[in-house]
Amino acid sequence: MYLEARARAALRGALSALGVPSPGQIPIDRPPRPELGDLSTRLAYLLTKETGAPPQEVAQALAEELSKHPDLEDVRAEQGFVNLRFRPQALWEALRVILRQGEAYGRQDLGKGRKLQVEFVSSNPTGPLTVGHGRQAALGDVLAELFSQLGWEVTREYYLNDEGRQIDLLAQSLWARYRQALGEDQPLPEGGYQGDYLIPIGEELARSWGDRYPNWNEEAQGVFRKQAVDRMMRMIKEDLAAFGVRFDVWTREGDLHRRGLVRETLKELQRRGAVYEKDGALWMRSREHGLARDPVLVRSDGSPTYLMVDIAYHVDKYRRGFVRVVDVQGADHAEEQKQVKLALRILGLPEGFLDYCVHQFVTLRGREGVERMSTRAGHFIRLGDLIRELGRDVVRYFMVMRKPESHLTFDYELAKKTSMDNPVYYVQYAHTRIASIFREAEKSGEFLPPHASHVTEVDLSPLTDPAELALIKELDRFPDVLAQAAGFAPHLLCEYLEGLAAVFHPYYTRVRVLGQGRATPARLALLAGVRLVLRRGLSILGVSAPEEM
RNA sequence: GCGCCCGUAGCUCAGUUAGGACAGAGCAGCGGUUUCCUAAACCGCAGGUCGGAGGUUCGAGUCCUCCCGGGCGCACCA
Repeated sequence: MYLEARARAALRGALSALGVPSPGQIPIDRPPRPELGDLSTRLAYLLTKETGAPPQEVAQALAEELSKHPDLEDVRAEQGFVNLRFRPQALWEALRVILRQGEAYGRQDLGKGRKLQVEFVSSNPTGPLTVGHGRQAALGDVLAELFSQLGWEVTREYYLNDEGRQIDLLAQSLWARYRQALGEDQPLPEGGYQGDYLIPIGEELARSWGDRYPNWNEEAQGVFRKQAVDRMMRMIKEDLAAFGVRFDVWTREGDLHRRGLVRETLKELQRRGAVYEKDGALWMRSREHGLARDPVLVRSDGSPTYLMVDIAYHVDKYRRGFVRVVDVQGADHAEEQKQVKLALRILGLPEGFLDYCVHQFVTLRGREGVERMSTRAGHFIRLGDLIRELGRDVVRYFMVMRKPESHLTFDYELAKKTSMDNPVYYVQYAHTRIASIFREAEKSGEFLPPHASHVTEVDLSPLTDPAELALIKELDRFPDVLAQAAGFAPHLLCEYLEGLAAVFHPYYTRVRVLGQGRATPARLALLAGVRLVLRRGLSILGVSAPEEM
């Protein structure tokens, strides 16, 4: 970030010296091979119109002008590109800037303290969380943390559907398990929830209630609905806690109805002419806005559909003062998302208020169990089991290490490994190795005080090894990586951390830090920077940065 | 049938948002390395007509069209 800013400033200076107007954006890239330079720009290609000269010629002129800059050495024009290399002094300064910021390094103010909500998981309380929910939980939590790092005031929210048909089915399924526990041959309802997880709850209810609810009637329905939802939510919350995910707000569908929000939102849609009646139901005019079909908002029995409630829920989010809302959802909701967005547009909410982070599904490979999951059929692998088997760190990391819109193959065998083949250990082990060096440094009296004021005073000029300079350049990228990762791409943070570790590990094996005279404090300062970024990055992923392994 | 997403090395994936320099990583494969801060490591080699065919462009993995393969959706379910 520091280095790119320096390069941009240098380029603007060179342009004005040449009498060429600066374009609004100055593109900075990384050359394909490090020997070409630290950074590069294809500026000359963009200026062909203004200058009327061939790119290589413009690049040549720029390069000549830039070589006068004190931060730069060896500026070259190659095939129309301008390749820049920084003097070590500039890199040392970059490291100093990082160390001075300490724990704040990477934080930005893009959000300017505005309110942003991330809604995720929002799993219906009809069963335990599955592996699929795990991806959503990790994605949402990491995105929320990223936005928070970028200066947004973030609310993590879980929407739970505690009404409707599926809950009735669940309640009746639980009732059947309860009757079974009493020795009755009560079958599960048609299309009911077959999973084993209701059996122990049914047994427990049988013990405490005895024969109090012999028949499935209105009273039993009310009691078992509440019981079932409470129990399922307890299970879900336990698994989320084990996964290190906390929510600030839980919104229940029932609350939205009670507050009259659904009715009010429907009226507003009607007022704006977006609704028509057919076959006793109310439909939204979506086709005339280019969507594939008109969805039902209110069924002929008068009950609102999930979509209707969802629209009202988002209006509520807007009223609650969120400037931006991000919903993390599976790919199967794509159609629904278009409908909600359209409704919000009709209702006059600002464009871009709502964004969906859509993710594809997870396939678990290398573990006994079913691949295709269905909560209703009782075919699934519990997220909680996976966390117990592999640990929170590994599961969280694996769930966000691929871009959301790609199908995720969760490699169980790899996840189980405690060698550096496992990317999580690879990154964590880099942190551990640095921690170990600092422990040794403390013993031998070469300890560098952790206070920024002291680290920043260290003479960094012994840092001349290419690997050392490469490490600084990597550290410098961290804030940009965070900003990019917040664009629904947390996998970029994983990739970055693995890359940083991949520069560090060989360096560690080759170069000794302790007992090297004046090189020692300089190297410790560098490692303090690496440790800082590793710790910060892992913490944003919700993964621990161990001192020892 | 229609819509959305994906198709890059044997495997798992980056790179596609803003088109640029001989296409990258990890694992698996092959071959090396151990006085010294944890070898739970490090170094090297090999491996690809970027699903296919057209097109736009000085330049396409990246943009457009068509086709093939996989996933998801197309409910008065959520």
